Amino acid sequence: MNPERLNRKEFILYIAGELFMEKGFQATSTREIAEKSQIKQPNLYHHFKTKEDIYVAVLERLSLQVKDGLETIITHPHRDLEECLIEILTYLRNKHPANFTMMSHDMTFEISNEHHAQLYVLWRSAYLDPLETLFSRYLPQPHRFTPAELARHFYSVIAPFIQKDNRFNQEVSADNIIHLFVHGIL
Amino acid sequence: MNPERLNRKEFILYIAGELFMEKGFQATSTREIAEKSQIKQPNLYHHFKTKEDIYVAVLERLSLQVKDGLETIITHPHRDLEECLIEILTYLRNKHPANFTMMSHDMTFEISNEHHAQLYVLWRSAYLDPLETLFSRYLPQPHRFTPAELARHFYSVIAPFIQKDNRFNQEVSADNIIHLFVHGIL
DNA sequence: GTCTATACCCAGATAGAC
DNA sequence: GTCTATCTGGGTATAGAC
Repeated sequence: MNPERLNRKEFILYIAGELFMEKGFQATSTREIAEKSQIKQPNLYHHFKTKEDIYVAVLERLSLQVKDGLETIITHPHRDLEECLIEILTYLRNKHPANFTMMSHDMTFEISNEHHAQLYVLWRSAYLDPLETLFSRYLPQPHRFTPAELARHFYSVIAPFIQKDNRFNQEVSADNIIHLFVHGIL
Repeated sequence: MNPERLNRKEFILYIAGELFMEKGFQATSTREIAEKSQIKQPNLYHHFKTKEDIYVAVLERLSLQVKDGLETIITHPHRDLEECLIEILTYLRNKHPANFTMMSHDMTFEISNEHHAQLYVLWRSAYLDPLETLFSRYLPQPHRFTPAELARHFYSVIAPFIQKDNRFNQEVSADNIIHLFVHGIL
């Protein structure tokens, strides 16, 4: 538990996070994580039990940041729901390290069942809960959909616009995207 | 080119299609495709040059079916846009073999660049073009979004409701999903 | 066209010295 | 805590007989 070890471990997590978010879980090898962290590959296994454990630790860090970011936004006063959603989307586009679709694919398909529950708790508390709170506050009850359903729908809609490499969608303005979400296509 | 060979090849494609759509490209091994096709693994390479070639051939078949299905639907007369979209969604939920999100992840991240252009042509003609036609027909011009953007957006919205294993979204009715798409969350 | 045998590669993980 | 050396296992693909 000495600070030396914490720093090294933190550094590995930082590097691994960049790689996982950019290339996905499978395509990121422990050798590459090690190399970029300036250690030898077997040394990773002194700090983490498995590659999946590294991934989970990365998402733990990321979740804390996102949870904090979103909660700060929804705590601030806004004119209306739409304005608040625009701010959330802008925050995620700027600060979120990568590729929503990649991340959720990895969490769903590349990670073993043993870690699913754990990852789901992170995802829920950082991404879903803040949006649910927001929808409960602004939307009338009863509503055709639950706040939870709307929160998931929100991420379906914005996900393509957060992929860094998506040549089609990147230039669409946050205002337009949120308009689509709130008012539909008409 | 004798019929014997065509049949065997068709059978392999059918099996491979089921596996690729259920488990994804990476998680499907050539060994498993071969085993389920009741041949030995190296024999696949008599019929196809690489594993990716099998995948592309599978998507070619699938695209033809989907293109046909969607074009039939949009050719029939409908009361309005919403009714037509409900029919499209219902068709895809019933007939589409799997997991939209998996499929688009694989096409984007698991397939080499050499095949991307080819896959994109398939995707465009089978999935996007029919929707674009529909939107151009029903929506006023000019519009906040192009028909092409709306077509892509449509698949973002419906994708989670086509995943067979998604315990949250599966029970939501097609009417409600399309309502969300057309009118937004209010 | 199908087989057996196997090459080849790259991954994650472990053993054990220092 | 970090290293070198290595194990183990899986994957795609090829060679060559039948």
